[in-house]
Amino acid sequence: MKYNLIIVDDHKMFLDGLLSILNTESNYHIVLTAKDGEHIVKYQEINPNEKIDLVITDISMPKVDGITLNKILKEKNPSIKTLVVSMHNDPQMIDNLIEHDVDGYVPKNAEKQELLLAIETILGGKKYFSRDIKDIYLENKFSKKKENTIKLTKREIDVITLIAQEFTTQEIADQLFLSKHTIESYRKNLIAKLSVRNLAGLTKYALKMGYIDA
Amino acid sequence: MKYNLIIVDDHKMFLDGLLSILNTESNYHIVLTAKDGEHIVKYQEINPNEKIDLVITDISMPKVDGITLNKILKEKNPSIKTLVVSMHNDPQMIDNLIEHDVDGYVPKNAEKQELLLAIETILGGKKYFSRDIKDIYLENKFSKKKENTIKLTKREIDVITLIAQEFTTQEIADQLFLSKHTIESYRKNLIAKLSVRNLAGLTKYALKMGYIDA
DNA sequence: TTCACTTTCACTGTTTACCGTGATAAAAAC
DNA sequence: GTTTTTATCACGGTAAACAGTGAAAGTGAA
Repeated sequence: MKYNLIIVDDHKMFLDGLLSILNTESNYHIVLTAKDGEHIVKYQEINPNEKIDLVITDISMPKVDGITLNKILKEKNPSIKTLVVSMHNDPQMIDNLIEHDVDGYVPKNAEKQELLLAIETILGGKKYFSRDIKDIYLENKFSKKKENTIKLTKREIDVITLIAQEFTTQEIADQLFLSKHTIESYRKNLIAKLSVRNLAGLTKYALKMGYIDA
Repeated sequence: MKYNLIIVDDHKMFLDGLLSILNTESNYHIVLTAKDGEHIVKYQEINPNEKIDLVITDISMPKVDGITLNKILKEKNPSIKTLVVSMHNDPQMIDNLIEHDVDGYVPKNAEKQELLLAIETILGGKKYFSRDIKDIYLENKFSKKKENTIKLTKREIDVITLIAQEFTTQEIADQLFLSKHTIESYRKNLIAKLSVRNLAGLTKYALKMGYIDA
């Protein structure tokens, strides 16, 4: 009995590479490949009963990113496993992966053997995270306790993002259909929470966190 | 007669992918693959007379990056062609590639067909740059003329730097031993000159220009 | 089902930023 | 040697940001 796999990656060449690696393995059947997560979500909607064992996916993709894809797929079919393959290895992303209950992670510079091992491990019901990733994760957990207890809520992120885009309080209120007073509250809280003094500080924070582009 | 190719990429999986794509093409012979540029440079030193037609390389790699590799290889043997394959597409990098006389560029999300076309074109003696890249390059050249004529004076830079550091007008005036009115003038001129709306815009500009650290 | 957090809103001040308009002396460019 | 740019300062008005305080409804987890 073959396992059914789906591969998602917006880098076509990489996709071709994965395909040719997996095609040499006789017990894997590639059901579908796509260049973004949206295709996969639609495919699942159309074929709800098709057995899918594993989705191999990149993280940064247009439309539906890897983590969102993982979430959507598992909501509808919790037996689907997901293996993330990416070249990024920043601690926050890894944190994010683990929080979202991804089944495994292999960096893009891994050997072919490691990829196959990861797939086998995950299909066997276990999780697979490459050694490097575990190290980064742990190191981060220890150093994070001190600095980064600051967590912004969704709304706060909405507001700080718009502030950093040079909108005034009134304009932000209009865009979010909220009272001007509400936005002023948020700005005030953000300034206190982030220990900054004014718009300049908020803007720098938004940039640092990647809420806006340079 | 086969063409001799070398492939360099620190992402092993991607390397495997390229290999499997090129192995189906009978007229290309993969002489060597490596995960960084250093290997290739050493190989050339040891085998100076081996005919190499094309080096396919990533840009960001450990030890010797793609652009440096291109330079070193062509110094010793100008007939070697180089094709860069990367997922980055920021204007500065493209500028860099063209200045360093790379023979072609294909993004990593390109189709297999485009890769093969690029290889054929380059081996035929021409250069190949993917359409997207040309667009980005041109757009950058045009937009730069307008933006980059903006030159801030020393004093203006002093002021915008302090603004981005979250100081108020009065504080900046004190630090620079100037009148509060003077600083207000500068802020006003900066906002007009840089076509921004407020402190947030000034802060982003200061960051972009490297006047302050993130 | 509490309890904490989030989201939303309101009022009242004070301070600062933003805008227009303009002036003067010195330095730099033409 | 005149013109342009730079650096400096001034005033008055409006709009916005900043600060303190408080409060109510909804979410969600312990």
